[in-house]
Amino acid sequence: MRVITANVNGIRAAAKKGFFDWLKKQKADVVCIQETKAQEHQLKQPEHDDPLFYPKGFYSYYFDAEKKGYSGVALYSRKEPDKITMGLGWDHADTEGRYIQADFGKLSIASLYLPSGSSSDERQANKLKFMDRFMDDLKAIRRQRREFIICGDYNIVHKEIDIKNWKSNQKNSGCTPEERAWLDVLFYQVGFVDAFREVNKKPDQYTWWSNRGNARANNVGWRIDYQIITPGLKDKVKKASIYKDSWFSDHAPLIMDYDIDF
DNA sequence: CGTAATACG
Repeated sequence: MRVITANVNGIRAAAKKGFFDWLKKQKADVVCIQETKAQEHQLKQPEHDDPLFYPKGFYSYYFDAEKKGYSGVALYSRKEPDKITMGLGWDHADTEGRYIQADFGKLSIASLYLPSGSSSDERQANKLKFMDRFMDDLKAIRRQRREFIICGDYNIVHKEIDIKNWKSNQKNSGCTPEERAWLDVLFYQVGFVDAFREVNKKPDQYTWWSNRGNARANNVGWRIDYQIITPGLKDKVKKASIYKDSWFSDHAPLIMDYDIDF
């Protein structure tokens, strides 16, 4: 099966730039979207009344933030899920549209948008609070007898190999030792696996570039989008690719192939 | 500086 995760940086803007035309060609089974920056009713207004946002051949689910133009996740699936869960049962994740999960037999696939902390110290504190609470859920997930693929924008780089300017970003949100230690706990203590790194050990594999300067042209990037899997799926990871030429977002989609029937 | 509504990333 093929799972794609993509932070679209506004699904209406991405649609105008041809995101859905691109998606159609990708042979995805499940698509996890972050930062829709829309409420579902806005995708149904006459001027946007387009089956675009409900791509043909997919079951489509949106989980929006209460605040307009902000955050929001979505999930598209070729197969109808047994169950869809929106939110995590706590205010921050639920009012800001940050988590949606689809269950298929004993496999769950989720789309996560972890808060950014780059705009202020207050936002960073807010991000750390979310991470702390979310870690409890991740631990609970590991206690379930299910396999998980938690896709999304984690807004954190893990290692030096995951960012161009390692040294100069140690104090910047997304690359602080505290945040990277959180990923260490996730991978080395809780036991989740960074599916991309299972099959690709190369440097300069970024999924996000600042839109300031010529960051993208110079590949001055960060790898902050992941597919995090339970260890039972470790041997099922077949292939990973980052669609770094994505013209419809400041993030690059992460396309992963798994040896899983779907 | 872009997205989408005046903040947030």
